Amino acid sequence: MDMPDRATKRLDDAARAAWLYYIAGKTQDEVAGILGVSRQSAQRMVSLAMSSGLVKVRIDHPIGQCMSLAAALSERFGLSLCEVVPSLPGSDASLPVAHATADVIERWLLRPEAGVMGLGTGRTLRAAIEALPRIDCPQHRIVSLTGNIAPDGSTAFYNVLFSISDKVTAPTYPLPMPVIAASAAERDMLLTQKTIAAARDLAARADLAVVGVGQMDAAAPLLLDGFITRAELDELRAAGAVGEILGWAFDASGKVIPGLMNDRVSAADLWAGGAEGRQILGVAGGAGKLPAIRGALEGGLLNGLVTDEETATALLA
Amino acid sequence: MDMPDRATKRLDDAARAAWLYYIAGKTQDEVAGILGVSRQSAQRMVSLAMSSGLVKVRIDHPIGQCMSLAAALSERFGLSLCEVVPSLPGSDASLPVAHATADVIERWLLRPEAGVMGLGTGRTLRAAIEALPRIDCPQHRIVSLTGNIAPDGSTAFYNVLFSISDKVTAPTYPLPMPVIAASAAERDMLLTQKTIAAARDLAARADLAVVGVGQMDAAAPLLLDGFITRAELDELRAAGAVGEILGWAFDASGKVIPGLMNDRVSAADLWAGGAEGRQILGVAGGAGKLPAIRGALEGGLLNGLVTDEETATALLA
DNA sequence: TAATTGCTTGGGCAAATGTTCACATTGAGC
DNA sequence: GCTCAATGTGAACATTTGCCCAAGCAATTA
Repeated sequence: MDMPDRATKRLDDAARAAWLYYIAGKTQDEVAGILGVSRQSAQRMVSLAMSSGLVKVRIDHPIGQCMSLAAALSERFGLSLCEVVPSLPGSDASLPVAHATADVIERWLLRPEAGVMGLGTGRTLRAAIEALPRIDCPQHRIVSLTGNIAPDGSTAFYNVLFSISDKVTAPTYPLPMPVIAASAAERDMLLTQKTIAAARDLAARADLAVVGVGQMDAAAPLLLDGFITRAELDELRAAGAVGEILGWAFDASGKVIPGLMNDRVSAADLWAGGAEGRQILGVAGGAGKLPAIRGALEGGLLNGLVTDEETATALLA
Repeated sequence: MDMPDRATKRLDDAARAAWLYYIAGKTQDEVAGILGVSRQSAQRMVSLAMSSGLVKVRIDHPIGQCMSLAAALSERFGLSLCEVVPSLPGSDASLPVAHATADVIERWLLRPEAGVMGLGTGRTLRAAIEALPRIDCPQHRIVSLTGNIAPDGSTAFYNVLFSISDKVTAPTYPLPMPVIAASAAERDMLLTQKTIAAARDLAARADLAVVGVGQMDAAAPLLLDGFITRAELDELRAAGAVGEILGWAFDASGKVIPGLMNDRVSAADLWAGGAEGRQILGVAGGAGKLPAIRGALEGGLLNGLVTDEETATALLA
């Protein structure tokens, strides 16, 4: 006659109680009745089963996996906000990422407390704004974090602020200058202009900054859109640049690279006064942006991220 | 810009809420805060996720599987009590089954309301009693449901009642006659004896009957213990017998076979007056007893079962 | 053998959860 | 353009659950 040790017996009972409670959907009172113990004991058993890790809960839905990844990313990189969207295999990640970003922005805009939201530029961000519904939120102010004029004078992919001003009632404050000025001198001159200086001041006080993350390879947005030349790009890469946020180029450890293009950046330095209380939300997905995103996260340039499942997995690998 | 349909969107939100609630362990209030909705809405989302089957809970413990099987058996065969114990691969199932039976008996004996428990015979039952702790339960009466004397006059595996009388303070009422009488006439004569008649009357009023299930093959307990001859066994099998309970032989559909050995059975007919309110608990495990157990369940001879995982799985196959 | 220590038990209470109901909002159809 | 139905929302209430505390019980030690 084997004598099962007490601990095992306790776990058995706990598993039994947990089964009745979680699987059979009994109430703890019923479990207690069935097992012939008091309700409190039943509660203790269920609790024990739970804390012993006997009870496994999983969400059988793509979003479940995503939220696990989001939690892991938050933990790993100290993010206070992280959204991971399911990546539809074989399809561009930027669309779902844009949708998720729109959701985040929408939730923020619906908050009753007045705040300042800063927006960067880029295709994904543009798509996110496109997906935004009309919202009445005059309590907020929306400011462009960076110049929103392309070198050729168009606003092609950079008129994020004009797009959002059609959707929401919040006042918007554009920064009518290029993302990257032709020269450091030109930038400094532009910054003395009143409207630009005011917008930059407002940008520096943004509570939520939504920014894209640009890569530094052949598909670099800054190159494609003509802000920098191929030679300048190569120079930056030689200096270790792996990505850029608002035009600020940074290396693999997330350090902003001194000199070069960074002397011509129009954007305010979001990290200057300490980013405490400010949500800097990166929005990016796709294998090409992986080194850039990783660098930004490693360097703490972002404390929030919206990305896709695939990229999230890769970031954690 | 793909337009995800509303139903999908709702499920996504529900999954998200469920994730926060079940995996992240947030309270529904917190979930509501995070998702920017009211607590009630969060509750509805979690509820939706649950009822949509998005949330899967499993108990990571052998007992979990067992209880699933027990529930299935209860459903399939209309059992009001069913216990399935983990079968340790390669080891005899009767020991864990005996332990589980002891637990059931113990729980019953600890009930404050007075009752009558009837006991059958057999090795498993004997082992169960052996595993029973000492219990003070004078409010109950314990009666032998069947004769507890072997043909050779010994009580070898059949003195279940004597064993339990050493363990508990409840009065016990043996049935001092063979399980199977030598002849129908002998049985009828014995039944006229006062003590035997009294015990049979009590047995007929048992609230809980704990009985073994015997197989009808070469390993039949009745054969091994000399109650019937090989020829009689073959005769019974020819008549369709697949098993026996308390000596009553029954066929694959659970019908008690008329005539033959059944004319000499000492046990009271538990099913005579309708088994309403009476718990008839079968105790058996092992591949050899499978046809017998299945027959008993199919015919409704049992409304309770203690068995092992392997047997339970086979019964449901 | 008696006292002590540690664990378990059940009662009571506060928080969390589930349910119901009345109302608002949205969208379809006339 | 209006009405009506269907669905979603929040408030109030009922139930269930989690937790703390005092008492009981068993094992251990002096």
